[in-house]
Amino acid sequence: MRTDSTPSVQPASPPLTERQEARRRRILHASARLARRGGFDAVQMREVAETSNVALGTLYRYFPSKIHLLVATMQDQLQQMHETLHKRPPSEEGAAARVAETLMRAFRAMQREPHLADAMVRALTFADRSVSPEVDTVSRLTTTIILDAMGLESAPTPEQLSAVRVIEHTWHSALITWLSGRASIAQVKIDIETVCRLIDVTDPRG
Amino acid sequence: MRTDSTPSVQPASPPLTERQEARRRRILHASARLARRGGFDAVQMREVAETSNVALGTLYRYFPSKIHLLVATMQDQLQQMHETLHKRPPSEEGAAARVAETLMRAFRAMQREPHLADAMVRALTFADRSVSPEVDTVSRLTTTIILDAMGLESAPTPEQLSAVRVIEHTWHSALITWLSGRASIAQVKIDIETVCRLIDVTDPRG
DNA sequence: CGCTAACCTAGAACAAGTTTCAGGATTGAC
DNA sequence: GTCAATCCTGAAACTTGTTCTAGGTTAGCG
Repeated sequence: MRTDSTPSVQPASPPLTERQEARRRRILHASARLARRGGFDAVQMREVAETSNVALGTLYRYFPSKIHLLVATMQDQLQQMHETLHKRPPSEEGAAARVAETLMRAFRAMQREPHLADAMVRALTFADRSVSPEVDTVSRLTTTIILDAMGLESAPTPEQLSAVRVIEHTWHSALITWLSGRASIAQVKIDIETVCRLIDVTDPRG
Repeated sequence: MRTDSTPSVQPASPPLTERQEARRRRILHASARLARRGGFDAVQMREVAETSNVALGTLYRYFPSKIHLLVATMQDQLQQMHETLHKRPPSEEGAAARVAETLMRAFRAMQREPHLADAMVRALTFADRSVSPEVDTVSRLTTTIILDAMGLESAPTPEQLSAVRVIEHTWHSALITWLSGRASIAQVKIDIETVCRLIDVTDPRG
């Protein structure tokens, strides 16, 4: 597992020219804009293509499916969140509290744009094997964010990594129940706090 | 929340005639059969309709979308699992161990039919608000199974219910990572065991 | 029995994701 | 500057979930 704090997201396939990079940005921007408006269903490939001034075929050359596109959109947004967190790290006492606070911040960001959250999270959990590399990148980014929040002094133990994985599981699934209206904001908060207890349980000093 | 141990799954809308009940069964059977063969994508509405000798329109009258159909299929399968578990309850010492064992049994069942698992779990997590009641039924069934495994002497505390919710989150999300090939069987096992520790942490006697 | 409402069937039609193709534009190598 | 390879465009076609329509069937009821 990579542990750099600010990894370059794309594993560097053939480098893109400037115009290509610009196209890619336009597409991601259009995707996020449509998602913000109406969630997963509102991100329609034809419309993304038109909005970003790109032919449909080209859109599919850049992102081989709607799911790929939305997962890439999520990468993008996560990256931004990661940078924000670097500027204002959580200041609570105790690793568990810091992780909980970090996730709650992310959760509040999602509450501000529930439709965008819907599109990204649905894509993430619906992704099949063909999107594994991209989903994995998102997962690594999330892991990095959580580990950062823990502020470990040394490398995480396998136990701690397990705890982090479980926290990620809970995070994703709790988001889904919230997005589909089956859990309240308060309940998500409780779930996050509950699972964060695992951090103390697995603390090697405990 | 309902806590009956063997609830009638359908909240009893207008009762179905015998032929209608038979149609419903045929549909669910066809759905499971196709799912077993090729997972989510292999469950095609036209084919389900043909296989179960029902017109496409009728299929949609019984299950208003593919997601509804697959979630109902999951209800069906879970119900069977619940009955099996009643016959051979887990015998481990300690609530956490029993819950872990129960989930591992379910996991092994899924390993036997990974395609079916794929179809059901993908549907479950992709479901939007329009499927909330049905998804909730599945969720309640799962909760019941876990609480049964815990073998509590008295009613669960709110804390314990939180722990159970987190376990469910982990369960679903871990399944997804396994189904999409991003986690090994061993890793899912570890995640389940890790999250089950929360049961001990939240035990009021602890 | 005969009526009526609800239900079922076959099939067309529609929507959105994905694929394909012919031709024009860009780019990198020489 | 020219050429070949690659990329991009516009548009049509294909796939599968979903909706709609017109007509036949069934179930309950007087």
